[in-house]
Amino acid sequence: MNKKIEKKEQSTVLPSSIDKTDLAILKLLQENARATVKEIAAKVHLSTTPVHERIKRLEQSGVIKQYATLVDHTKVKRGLMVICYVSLKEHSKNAGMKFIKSINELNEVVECYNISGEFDFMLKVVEENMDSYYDFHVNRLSQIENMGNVQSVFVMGVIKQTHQLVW
Amino acid sequence: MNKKIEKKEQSTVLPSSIDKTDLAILKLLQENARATVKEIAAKVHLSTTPVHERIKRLEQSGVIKQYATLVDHTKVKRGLMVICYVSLKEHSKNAGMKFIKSINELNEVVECYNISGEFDFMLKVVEENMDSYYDFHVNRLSQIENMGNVQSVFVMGVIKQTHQLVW
DNA sequence: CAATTAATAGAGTAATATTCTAAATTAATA
DNA sequence: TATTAATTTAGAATATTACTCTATTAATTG
Repeated sequence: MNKKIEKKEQSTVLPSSIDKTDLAILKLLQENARATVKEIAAKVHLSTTPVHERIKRLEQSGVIKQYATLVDHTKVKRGLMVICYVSLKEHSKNAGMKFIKSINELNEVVECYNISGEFDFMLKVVEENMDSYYDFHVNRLSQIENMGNVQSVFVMGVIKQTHQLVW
Repeated sequence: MNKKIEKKEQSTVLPSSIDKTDLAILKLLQENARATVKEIAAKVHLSTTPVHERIKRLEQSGVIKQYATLVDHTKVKRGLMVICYVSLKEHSKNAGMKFIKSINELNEVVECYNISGEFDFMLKVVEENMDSYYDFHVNRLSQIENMGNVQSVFVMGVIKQTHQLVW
């Protein structure tokens, strides 16, 4: 009586609700958020209705987080990218919350992660040039309450930059 | 006779072709690549025609690089993010090119930058969990020809993640 | 101040998204 | 294995949007 419960085929390794067709749709949408349902339907060999429904389901279930437009950094004066490591002086929950709030108010900080290792956070900062970065560093980042050490690593070249989580 | 050449109003600090209206449109599109021309037009107080034309111009001039769909990492089994520092053994142009080629073949590596400092490159790697990351590290990343030191920094939490270059 | 250029509004057409109904496929049950 | 139920899909119909064209307005220049 040790019969295994048979999962319905679908994709052997993926979260119940996301099947291979969904992944194929996601793959296409990742590359082009403005692909038409018609185009996608043709590529996944379905009619528009099921594709339309699947996309709506992916939106509502939160698999699709956002349809974003990606802008050329240099063409909007954000050609300088800096990776910034920071440690806090005090690590209480409250102090951390305050820091997070401050970071979210800085538009130049496009990413911020809590990390393992010597520093507490890693930031990705975009600026126009060294002058504006210096200004940001000295007059805004370092002015944040509870800020400890700050270490900057400059990005000299972009080798790869994608948002493909599904392939 | 020292009269300054009067730039036509527009925006005082931005590349000739991008004016404030363009920026307002970009701002909206950044947040939602699927916003309709009608919606955008209403928000920037114009009719659909000029908005449509401006968007097309932004696409063709390369200011808009891509309409991307952003997917929830955890929902597609990419819940682990690792920042990875690597140095090469040999730094000749040819060795560098080969390395870049290898990196581009690794789907798990979603970003790669040439950086200043002790290491040569910084990678952002997305994996399902520690097991799969270990496999990636040992069997794929470290197997790349000319690979020197590799140092992993684990992302314990996402504080901020945006693609807003215009605000 | 006239002439030229660029940008915009509004209307019309083409294409797409969305909805609805019915058919077909798949799964579950007796 | 037949039968029922549930799910998925296709195809048609409608609503919405994108895109194009023409005329008007505003701005710029000599």
